[in-house]
Amino acid sequence: MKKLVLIDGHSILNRAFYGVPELSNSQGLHTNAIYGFLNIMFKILDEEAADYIAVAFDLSAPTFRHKEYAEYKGTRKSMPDELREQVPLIKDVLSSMNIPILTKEGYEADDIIGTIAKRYQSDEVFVSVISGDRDLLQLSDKHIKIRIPKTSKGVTTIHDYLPEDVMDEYGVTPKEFIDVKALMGDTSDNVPGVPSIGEKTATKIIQEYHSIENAIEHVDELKPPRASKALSEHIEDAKFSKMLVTIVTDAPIETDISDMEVGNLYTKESLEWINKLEFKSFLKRYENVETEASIELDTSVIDKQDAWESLYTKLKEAKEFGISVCLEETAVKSYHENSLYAISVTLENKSYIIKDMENISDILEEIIRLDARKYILSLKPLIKLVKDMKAAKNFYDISVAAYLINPLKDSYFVEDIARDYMESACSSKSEMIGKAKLDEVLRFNDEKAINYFATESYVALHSEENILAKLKDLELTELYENVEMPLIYSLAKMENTGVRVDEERLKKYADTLLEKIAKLEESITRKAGESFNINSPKQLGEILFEKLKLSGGKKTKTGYSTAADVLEKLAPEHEIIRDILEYRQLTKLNSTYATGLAGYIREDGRIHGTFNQTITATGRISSTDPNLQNIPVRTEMGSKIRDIFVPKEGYVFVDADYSQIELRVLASLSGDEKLIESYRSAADIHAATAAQVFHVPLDEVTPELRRNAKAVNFGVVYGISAFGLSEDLSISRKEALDYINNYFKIYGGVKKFLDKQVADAKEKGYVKTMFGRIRPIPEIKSSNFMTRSFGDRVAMNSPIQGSAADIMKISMLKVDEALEKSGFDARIVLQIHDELLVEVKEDEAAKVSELVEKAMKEAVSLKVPLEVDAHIGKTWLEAK
DNA sequence: ACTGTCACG
DNA sequence: ACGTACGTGACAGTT
Repeated sequence: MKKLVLIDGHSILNRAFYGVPELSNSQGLHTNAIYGFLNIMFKILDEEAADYIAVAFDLSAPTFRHKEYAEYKGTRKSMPDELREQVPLIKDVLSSMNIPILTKEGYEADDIIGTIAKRYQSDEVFVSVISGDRDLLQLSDKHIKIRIPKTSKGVTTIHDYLPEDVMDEYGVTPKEFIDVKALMGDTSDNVPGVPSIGEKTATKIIQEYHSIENAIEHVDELKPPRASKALSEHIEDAKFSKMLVTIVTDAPIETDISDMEVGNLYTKESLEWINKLEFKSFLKRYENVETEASIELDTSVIDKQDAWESLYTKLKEAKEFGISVCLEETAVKSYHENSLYAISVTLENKSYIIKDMENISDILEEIIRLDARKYILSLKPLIKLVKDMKAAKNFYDISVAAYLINPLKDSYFVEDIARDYMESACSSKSEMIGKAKLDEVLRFNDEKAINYFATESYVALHSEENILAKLKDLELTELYENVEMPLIYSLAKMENTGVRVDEERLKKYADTLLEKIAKLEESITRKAGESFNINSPKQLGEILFEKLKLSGGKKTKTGYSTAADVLEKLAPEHEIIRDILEYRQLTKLNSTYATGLAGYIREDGRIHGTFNQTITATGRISSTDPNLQNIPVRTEMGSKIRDIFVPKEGYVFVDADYSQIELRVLASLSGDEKLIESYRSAADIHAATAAQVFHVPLDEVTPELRRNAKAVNFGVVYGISAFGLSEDLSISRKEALDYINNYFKIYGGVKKFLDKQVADAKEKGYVKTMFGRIRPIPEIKSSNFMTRSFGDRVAMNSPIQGSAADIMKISMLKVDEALEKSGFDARIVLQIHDELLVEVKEDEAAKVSELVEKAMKEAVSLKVPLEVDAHIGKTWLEAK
């Protein structure tokens, strides 16, 4: 038996649009509906093994069924722009897959589907109709299955309806289903129906009389009397509704089923679309497709000294080349052991893979000293291998450049750079070598591995021109050359240095935690009356809100919320709550910090995390493996973990942090005289704000008023909203709004500045920091209120957070430089957004503390002074 | 792979 | 009417 799949195009696209979260490609094109559509289609095709397929679309012209009431169609809600722009695209994508698109002047997609389905269904052909619209259930038949996809929690499940399923769910046959719908009406579809007859009554009537016509004949006998009266008064409405609901099954559509035969979906053209739309998850379906635009590589392996020497001669004369390194990923040795395995170099159009050379480290040292401009996708891993980083000159990091151009992307891998800056497709690492480790497959000269590794240096070299030109266009060159590029060296040094942890103390800390956790667990089990997994929000919710009947209010998508702020409010209701909150805190400390950090300690007794330069939207650095930027400090028990971070013997820490850098940045950026004046004179900025906003003398500011003012200051930095502030302070929205208005009345310059950011973002699509860093804000043009409001707040926050990030980066460079020049035995070990932790020889601590403080204060010059607090200590906790 | 929670600035 | 404060990353549980 053959299978025919018919898809209701607009309906599925609509479902996909609302079911898939916002998604867009790097050009800012919205793609979520197309993504969802293809997901559903692929899923259906995979499981059905369809022989025939077609997709039906409405045309915009009035349809036959509705033509006399054309204006009534016009009252339908118009499509959001984000969806509208995707409609022509999905048609192009389908065409590229050789899937026929069916439309017919004067008919809706429903009618086309109805006609085709009834025309071809037979003992030989089984039809599946894919739609989100339940009206199509009327088409269900012995050989026609209606399939309705439902996406919730990101998972798509499909509900199938054969006639018996319609009967089960609605108690009527598919044919009778028309009459039920017609009687009850459908406001969203502008079907009037009969007033006061709903689903229940309609079903009862049709179950008894089987059709509207028959019910009208027996209208006097109808029960309840209310329905009888309603129908008799609205006979025309009922008939009209039925006409609207009834799908045409004999439309004059010329088709030939052979045109719908499923051919090769995975054509070159459709691959181009998938690449253009940036649907990476679909790419594996195209594995066997030859990509025409793919890069042609001319590679050779260098594994002999004389071959290297002849290449070296060429490199010495070269003006520029691309380079990449491959590390040994497998053996985790002591941290400083060299783990370089291979080097890829592209000179003009020829790529060389240098590998299996005893002296590969020396080769690298020679290469980095060459005069040529050297382009690399990611410099940090290379530079970390080099003995004298300062000797490495003339490097251009391509991914950092791409990040400055668009910091919103989630990766800057070779395929991303090739797509965005070379207009050619190239395969990703996983497409080329799967899950294998590059060094391992390179070892036996695997062709794909060689090719992949060569593309890394090839793309670095050949994307350079476009990418640097784009940087220049956006006025980012200075930031790139003077801040981001040099910063790579500072970050590399910091990673190589690592931070020491006292393993013994860590162990003791973990034991203390485990003891307390065990006691709490016992207490919670006793108070709950049963043992359960406290870490499971689901089980915990059931215990608290069902078994113990606590007043569970706030719900999440999946169940009760058991977040700390919710539990906090429940604390007076049951003594178990305190225990749970403490249990949560301690298990977090144990799993993420005590146990978690222990696993990162290397043979040198230090943790060498990674500091990422191309992750955040605002320009901040991020920290991973482990995250050293979220080590606890706010609670007493938590802050104890900082006592295990220690300097090496004979050294101490200097911890230096900016005081309220973001508010100072705001004062400077906005030029608000009052705020600037506050910073020049006042010691306590929150108190000063309180005095101004609440009209009280500075010495009469109560802690309460100060707390409120502090919240307002935070709110301003985050992109203020009355709602957010009211939540934070547990006050009414009206009061919050009063605070905000008061604030803006006093600090008019701030208001003006924030408004300007939003206006700029709306006009240009991005905002900029003090040093020209760009943050694109695609959300600001959204037609969705919530998304757009988010865009507004981001427009206000990004220049502030981003400028502070710029300042810290410049500051790191200056501190680094000053330390180096001074010859002190000291180095930066951590950066935590507005804080630097420096390890220094004990007898130089005081001088270094002063030097760091000075370098940070003078890093940049703002309209207000920058203040830095620096402390010396034997542990991180002590130094803070 | 996603969700909820919670650690930081 | 809409329903949130901005920026991150890790872990445990669930799908």
